[in-house]
Amino acid sequence: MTTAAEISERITESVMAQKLAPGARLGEQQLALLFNCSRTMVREALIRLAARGIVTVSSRRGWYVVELSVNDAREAFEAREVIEMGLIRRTQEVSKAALKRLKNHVARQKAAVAGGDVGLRSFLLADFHVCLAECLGNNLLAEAVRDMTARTILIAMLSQSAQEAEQSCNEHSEIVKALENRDFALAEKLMQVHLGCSQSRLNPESSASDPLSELRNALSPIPPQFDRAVSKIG
Amino acid sequence: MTTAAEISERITESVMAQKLAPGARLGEQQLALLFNCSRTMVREALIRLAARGIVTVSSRRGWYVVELSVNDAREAFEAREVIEMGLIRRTQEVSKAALKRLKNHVARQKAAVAGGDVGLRSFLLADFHVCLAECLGNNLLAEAVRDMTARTILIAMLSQSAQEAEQSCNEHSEIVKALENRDFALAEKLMQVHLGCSQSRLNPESSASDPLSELRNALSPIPPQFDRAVSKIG
DNA sequence: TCTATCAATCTTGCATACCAGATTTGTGCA
DNA sequence: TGCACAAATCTGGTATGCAAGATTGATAGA
Repeated sequence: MTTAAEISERITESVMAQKLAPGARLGEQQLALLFNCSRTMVREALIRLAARGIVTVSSRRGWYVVELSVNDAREAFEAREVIEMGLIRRTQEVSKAALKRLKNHVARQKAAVAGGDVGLRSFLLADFHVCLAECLGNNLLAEAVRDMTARTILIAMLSQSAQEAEQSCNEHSEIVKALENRDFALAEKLMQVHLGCSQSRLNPESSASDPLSELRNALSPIPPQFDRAVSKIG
Repeated sequence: MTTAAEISERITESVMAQKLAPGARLGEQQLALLFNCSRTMVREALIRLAARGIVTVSSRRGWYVVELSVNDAREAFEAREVIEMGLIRRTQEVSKAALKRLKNHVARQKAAVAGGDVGLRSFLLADFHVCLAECLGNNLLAEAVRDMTARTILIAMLSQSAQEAEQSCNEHSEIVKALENRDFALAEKLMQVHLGCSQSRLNPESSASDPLSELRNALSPIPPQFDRAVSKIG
């Protein structure tokens, strides 16, 4: 058996690891089977996630990972900027223990980027922001950051290349360094740039407004050179 | 019958109207009877509210309106400062329609303060902050503000006198004026002072750390002069 | 009289059963 | 062949029932 808390945590983590795409179906019966529990538990988990803006339910059709509109995406990025920059701005010191924890986290990120586990990499790069909020002393805002970070990840067409991931990781490292040097103004500026980078990669014509985008993408014609390469394999 | 959304909304509103005190019991059966629905609906509403940090459940004992620790209170106030000041800070203009809505809201607050309905007054003074976040263009943060405002209201010993309510209302009015004059720096400063005022009224020895505080308070010895006055009445 | 133990009761935890809307599939008619 | 209609199926919506922990009150023994 699995508890509702575990189920919702697993789903959240999968979203942060980009293992669950926007629009992914989350059938109650399927999840109940998967987690070896009753639909009641699954429903409880999904209701919680809905309250946090991670999933939505379409009456008598099913539960789905949220698909954000362009405006939703803007709000999510703005929310993260407000919270994360605001938290840094009002920081006056960061404890030794917190700095150690942050450095440790960045090290794990580096390892994941080098290791090549895309899911773990995505999760850690997102989780860093939650960790930072906790280290800056506000668990309430850390929870808010978790939800909003999950939402920004759920914006279509935002998957990171290995190169981009490495840059993200470096930027995290720079932020921690600035905090260590008590240069909070720099840390705030670095965070702004860091968040701005993700946001700027946003495609205004993202999938949310186009219900066919997934199919369209999957069935798009294959460029000739790839076509031939595939033929060779087959 | 009543839906889960309606039930959770009613409870949230009651908290914001200070009609539900921290620690108030919310029995599933009682609520089901009150709202003329099944326990299932009540549970769904309570699960949502728990995810938003408004209520907690103690296993097989019952659901209760949250009682915040001193640290929780600090985090809630900090969170509101970060979000509400941050939102104002990054504002570049406020639409005519938004200004109209804000002025209208302040007018309703004034009426409630004059009218003497303490519940409505408390609700509107809190709801103004949600309304402001919406008017500044971020519904996601507006929802966060709603939850965090509810939490700050749930800090024991923070009930407003009529005089304090009037001052709050005036401060809201000043903030709207500053926004109208496009003096966003002033608006941000005013918001900081406004939020700081509530926070400064915080009693560090509040109830959350002392499970007996409610009883202690209720059963505290009556000063002689009041004692005699009561005797006269009786 | 005080205390310890047990039973009755209250309350949530969880699963299941059944209902109704949405979707898909199959069929017959034009 | 294409379309419309109907039946079957799938999915969540809701209520209910029973299990089990927590609390309270009663009772008996020291």
